[in-house]
Amino acid sequence: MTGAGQVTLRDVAERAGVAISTASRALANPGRVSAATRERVRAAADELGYSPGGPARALSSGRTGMIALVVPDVTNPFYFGVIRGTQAQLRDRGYVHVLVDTEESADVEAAWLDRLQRSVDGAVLAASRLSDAAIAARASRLPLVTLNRDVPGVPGVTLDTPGGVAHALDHLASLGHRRIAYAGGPPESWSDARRRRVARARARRLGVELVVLGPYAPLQASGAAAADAAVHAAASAVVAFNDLMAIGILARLADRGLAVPRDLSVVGCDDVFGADFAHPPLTTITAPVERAGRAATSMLLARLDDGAPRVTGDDAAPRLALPTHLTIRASTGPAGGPLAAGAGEPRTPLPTRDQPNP
Amino acid sequence: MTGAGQVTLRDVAERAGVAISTASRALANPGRVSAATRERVRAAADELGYSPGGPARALSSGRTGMIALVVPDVTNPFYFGVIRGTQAQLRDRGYVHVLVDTEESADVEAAWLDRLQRSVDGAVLAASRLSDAAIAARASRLPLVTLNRDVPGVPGVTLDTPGGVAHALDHLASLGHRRIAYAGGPPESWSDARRRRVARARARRLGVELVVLGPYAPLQASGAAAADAAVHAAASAVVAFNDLMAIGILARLADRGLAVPRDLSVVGCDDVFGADFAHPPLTTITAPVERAGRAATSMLLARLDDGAPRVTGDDAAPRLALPTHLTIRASTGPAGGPLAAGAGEPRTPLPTRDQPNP
DNA sequence: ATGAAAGCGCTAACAG
DNA sequence: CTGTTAGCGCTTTCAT
Repeated sequence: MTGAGQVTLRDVAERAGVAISTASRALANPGRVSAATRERVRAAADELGYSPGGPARALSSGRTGMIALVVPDVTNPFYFGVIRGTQAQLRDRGYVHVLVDTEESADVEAAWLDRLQRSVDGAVLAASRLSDAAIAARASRLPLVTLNRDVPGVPGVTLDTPGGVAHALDHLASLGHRRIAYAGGPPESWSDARRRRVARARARRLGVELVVLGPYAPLQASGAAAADAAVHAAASAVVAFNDLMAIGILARLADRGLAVPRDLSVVGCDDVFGADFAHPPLTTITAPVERAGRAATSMLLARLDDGAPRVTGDDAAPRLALPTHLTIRASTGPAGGPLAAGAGEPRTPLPTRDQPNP
Repeated sequence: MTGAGQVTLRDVAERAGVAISTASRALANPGRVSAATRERVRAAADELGYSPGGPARALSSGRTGMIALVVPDVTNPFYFGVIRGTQAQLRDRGYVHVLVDTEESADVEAAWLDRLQRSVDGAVLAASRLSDAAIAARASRLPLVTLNRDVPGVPGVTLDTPGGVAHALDHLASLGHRRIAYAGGPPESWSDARRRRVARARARRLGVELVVLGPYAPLQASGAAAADAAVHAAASAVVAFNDLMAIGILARLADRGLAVPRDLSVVGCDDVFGADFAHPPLTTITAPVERAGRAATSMLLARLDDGAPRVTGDDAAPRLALPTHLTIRASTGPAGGPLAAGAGEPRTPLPTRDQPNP
């Protein structure tokens, strides 16, 4: 018997000798009952070990006290930063945190959003794979805030990683690199498209060649292919879509007996856990991921408090762009001479590990 | 207007020209209505974009379709694995995943458990900081499964990291180490107590000295203090409570100009993300963390299906112990000679970073 | 096979 | 300040 023994407001009211509604008030709006009743009810609740039931409360009040965080892949360290930031904010504000992994699939994402629509008060969509239209449509039913994605009419916060990519190219150019590779992420990624665009523009302005590689899955395992492609393209430096790939590139190069940064300079994006103690330590674009999670969450909660004027496309939806910065570590250095022919034969087959803990 | 425009079963029923109860059945028990009505209702639901409301369903059915995962610190990579495993399992089974971070506090943990008690169908408690009694009490109200914690009468899954620690000591002893340090984790940690106990026993049996250091917070930042303590204790090897600390130890030793494993061998626990590409790669006790998360979750879901006979302490609560193994990488090697006096002066002040993304 | 009706536990107007 | 009265949206008997 699951429901048995569950203490309800009714029990508390009975024990305190008041009406249910009074008990409700005593607990929720302590200011609207006499001090005496308040105490009596509180005592009764304590003695009975009463704890309000979420669903019932949600049903009658319309507020569930839950917020969903939707990410493409909980496995990716980047999203862990987002999870942390969101979790911290929600915890402090007394909200329950619902975590959804969409497995990088737009359909799965849409399905969950629809399913949760009436079960949560709002959602933070991190790096959504959905189309603008699909997001906008859902935003008209559920308060939404996007993270690293701009959709007209929908509030969101973005990390200025493209700006960081531009700086990375400046940095590399100043080190004498004339042929630089960009190892791209998933084709559906809005962020990747932005970075690629900026990289192209900056390279042109700097007068250096840019070779676009990929697309690759944003995983460590993709690093091997990216590294090989970069070497084959005769680039002297490579900027990867994210640190995971960059770390994979580092591993592959080491395996091929190529030295970083002597033979190839490597730059990552995000500065996730591990970037600083990789070997060599990774030059990367440090992004305030956790802060972004916090910001997106408070934006969402603020909306809710305002009575959630969520629909629409006319008024300017709040939008926040967080700055990033280039963190230079040992994986970047002066451009070296051309590689000796035949150098860098792989010593072992491609690594297959794409998860930290198999 | 939040509730406006929300499609309810009532709307669907109306459009399909049937009673609400019929619509409900058509959607939930397709077998108990005529094929005709079934289709009519389905069509209506589709056209209206109907999606059942969680709270209402929960209120009347008693099942919320949500499971909570309670962890001490979402920031710790170890729990990343747990989160992944849990998430994967819940997603596949159609459950909503609620994530709770207790900030390593027993009080916070208890409070959330009480609060969620009526809002979720069950919970997985990872590395709970609660007392056995507190856990047992809550388990009598909410189906619970523990992870890395044994409580009489409560089902759980544990990782045999202590066994791994014993193997690590064997390994170190075989390399000639005679004085080994164990850098302990949080005092409230059940896991740490187990590991310490096993380490002591094994050291005695092997005839080597064991120096217990700590307790330390299970963070990378604690590595510096642990490294200094190990060096001061004249140990030639150190086993850390987790990889985070071990990685911190590596960093501190590098900073002091000490070589690993020449001057000190280092062993971690868990084999989290980053252990393999740390410098040098970390010898560690590989634990199937993600699998543990999955196992705990399916154990919980199995209980729920059985009608959750949860209370009790008499019958044997299911318990699963997952094996671990020692993964030897470059951070361990033969015991070297005693350190030269005056060696290893720190070159920079203590590192302060304890989070990947500041 | 379908409809009517009774709640699930709580909040939110209304009266007093 | 407190009690009464309606529901919130859905599932579930119970009749029909």
